[in-house]
Amino acid sequence: MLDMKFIREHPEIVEEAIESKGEGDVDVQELLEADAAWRACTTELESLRALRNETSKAIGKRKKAGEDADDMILRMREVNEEIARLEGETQGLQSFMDTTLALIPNIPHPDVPRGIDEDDNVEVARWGEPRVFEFEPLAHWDLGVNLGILDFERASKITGARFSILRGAGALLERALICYMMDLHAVDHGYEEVIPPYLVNRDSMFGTGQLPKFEDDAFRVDRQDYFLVPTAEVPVTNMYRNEMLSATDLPLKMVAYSACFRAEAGAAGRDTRGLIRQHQFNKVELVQYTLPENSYEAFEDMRSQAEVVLRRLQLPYRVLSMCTGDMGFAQSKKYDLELWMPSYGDYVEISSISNFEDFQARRANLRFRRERDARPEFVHTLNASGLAVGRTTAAILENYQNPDGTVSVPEVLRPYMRGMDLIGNPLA
RNA sequence: GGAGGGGUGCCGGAGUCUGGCUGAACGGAACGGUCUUGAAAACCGUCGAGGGUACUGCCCUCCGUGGGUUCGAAUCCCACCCCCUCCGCCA
Repeated sequence: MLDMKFIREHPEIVEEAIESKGEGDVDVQELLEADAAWRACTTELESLRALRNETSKAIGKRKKAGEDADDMILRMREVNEEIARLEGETQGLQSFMDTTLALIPNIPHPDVPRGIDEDDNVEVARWGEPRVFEFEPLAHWDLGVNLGILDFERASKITGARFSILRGAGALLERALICYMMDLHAVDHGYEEVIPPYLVNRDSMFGTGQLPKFEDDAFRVDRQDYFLVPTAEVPVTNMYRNEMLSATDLPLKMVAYSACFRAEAGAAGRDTRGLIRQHQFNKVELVQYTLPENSYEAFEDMRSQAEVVLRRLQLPYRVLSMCTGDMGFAQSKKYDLELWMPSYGDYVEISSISNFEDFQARRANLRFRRERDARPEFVHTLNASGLAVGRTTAAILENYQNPDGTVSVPEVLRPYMRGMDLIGNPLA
């Protein structure tokens, strides 16, 4: 959410942002008119309320003195009619403004490449070389099924399409990745470890920007109006909603594991095989709250912290700077990390690193004070996948496969897998 | 799921029966000052947020949330949410 004052003073910047992000359905001029009308209305309303307050006190005094106050009461009844009328008008304008404000996207950082869609994203780094296979490599969905560690058929029986069962060494690998990532970020990178609720309320979904625009992408629990979290970003960024932090609390760094649930209403038909696009997947997520002046430094830190995971797993990847049209509603700047997936013959998104500046903080009312008497300011919030676990599992299966259909276990994961170095060991 | 109790400012806690002078007593914490070689103690003072504006001022709103009654509500009425205790159930 943007600050109404900012919009009032810089409507052209806001219009430019809406345009560059392809969110063409918001009329800034109309909003400005509503804002002006709201302020006029409010001023009038408040002066009438002041009159009523003052008169009511006078009435109290008269009554106490045993005097008659019927004339004043009668007059206030008339004033109240006018107040009610103005209140209705003010509320109407207010709710129009709230609705409109909630649909205005964040303003892209000046460094962000301008563009329409994913073709305009800019590659800013690349690490590792895609492996050249001396045999015909299998896709992870074939490999995993052959090894008996992935079971899609039974998952669709017990739930439905786009769910999967990990079993045996597959489940162990997934769990090892979660533990490895959590340890790395908690111990080496200084994040507090968190396991949040997987169901959140509507206010939380609004706070991080999933609502109102993207309600169709989430799973909702009918009886409570709760949502299954699409990412741990939602519960963790909302942890300090409506709270006042002090500057010494910042930066606040949390690494959270959660299962993630996405309906992906618009994605039917894409990536239908394997683990790439599931309704439920595991993710380790980094979240930071920072001082406004430090958020871009933290942003780069988080990018490199996510990269470390891929490097230690020896998985080739590249880094994209997302263009304005592809970066999302709430972000100011965003990188995507994509790792090499042999079955796709291409790079596949494994992490996205986002700086929201104060956009989420304003929605969720996340504030801090620099000094005891200083006025409250909004923190900056950031997050990064560190990483999406299911896709990492898929990439390990594919990139570490051997000609005999077994899969070597990356060095760093072996301690987390009871020393296992090969999945599907023919001797076992 | 059943039965009670409760949600007030940074914290604790009055006020709610008997609506007005209560944006809120009192205590604590914190901050500034006096005193002191320094500190403690004592004393004095400050001490919520958001918004409007004719803005070194004035005004409005907020006592869990949303409605209602009234000239006027923290206080009365209705609905909902959350927390605590006991019982039941349960990993």
